[in-house]
Amino acid sequence: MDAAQPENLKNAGLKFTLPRLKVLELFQRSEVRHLSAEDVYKRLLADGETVGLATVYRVLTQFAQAGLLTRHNFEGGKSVFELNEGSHHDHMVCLQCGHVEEFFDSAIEARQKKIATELGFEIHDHSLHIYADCTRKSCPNRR
Amino acid sequence: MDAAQPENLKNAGLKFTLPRLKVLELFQRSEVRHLSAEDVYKRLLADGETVGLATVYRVLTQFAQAGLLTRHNFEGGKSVFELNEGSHHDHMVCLQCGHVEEFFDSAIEARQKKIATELGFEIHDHSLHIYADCTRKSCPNRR
DNA sequence: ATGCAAACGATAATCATTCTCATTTGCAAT
DNA sequence: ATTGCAAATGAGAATGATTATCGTTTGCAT
Ligand SMILES: [Zn+2]
Ligand SMILES: [Zn+2]
Ligand SMILES: [Zn+2]
Ligand SMILES: [Zn+2]
Repeated sequence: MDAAQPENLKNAGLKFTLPRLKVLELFQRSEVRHLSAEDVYKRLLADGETVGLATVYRVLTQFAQAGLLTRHNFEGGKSVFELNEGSHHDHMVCLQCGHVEEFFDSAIEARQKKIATELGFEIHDHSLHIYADCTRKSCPNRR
Repeated sequence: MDAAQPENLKNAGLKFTLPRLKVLELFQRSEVRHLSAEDVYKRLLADGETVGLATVYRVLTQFAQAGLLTRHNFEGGKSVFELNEGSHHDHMVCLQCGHVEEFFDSAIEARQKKIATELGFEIHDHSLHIYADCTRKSCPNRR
């Protein structure tokens, strides 16, 4: 069943439009989970779609607010987005090739809650990014 | 003993210049640990110093590379810097007032190393930012 | 005191992102 | 199917942070 139906958008409180559909479809079929606005824009153009860059930025922001996507700010100054499939995870990013590995550790999550409570904070959100060198064959990891 | 001496810069492999001295001094006497380039620039101007904004950016980047400062990228799109006093810590940032609380948790640090090893990565660096609401009297925390 | 590479300051340029506004479109009521 | 209108779009201008350029100044070794 193709998930990029008008219902997805309606359920998120957004009305159906072509640009929104195209962006959602792109994330659903992309092999690379984490895409920047520029990535999305270029891929849509490459697919022969005609969207404006401003629209891509708008749609990504709306999707993130609606909970369809999650926004991340890795090092490098640009935001990346990924499909929100309900389960929180953190990220390990290869500094050599940009490869992103996702992980979840309940011990870390629990410690964060405990620390926030002790300091008198109420957690809204957190980001844990580990920057490292990966060992994939395709990685230009010279060392 | 005043730490902002030529030795500090020389030891870091940087030669002594007035702008560098002024920036280093500023961090050493600032009550607020985390400052952006704009913060530093404005404070120096307010002190009657004449530095260029470009120089502030250059010096901050050099200091971070030399290990005198640490750079952080909190949400909000601008980098902040703090004196590197040798001990790593992570940050909890209040979304209401911007107050930053520092913390260190060896359990979290240990889990990160373990996870990286399991995934075949070699950690260079990491950032853990917890975004929350604080409970300080001075915080405009309406809820 | 001299010489020169390094650093500086002013400003232009760049990059990601947001804003503006005239035009188009989804969609609900005819 | 037609109409009406608010919402959405696209092209391009504007913004904000950061970096690059370049002529001038300066730290520092000779
Ligand atoms: Zn890699
Ligand atoms: Zn992810
Ligand atoms: Zn606060
Ligand atoms: Zn800190």
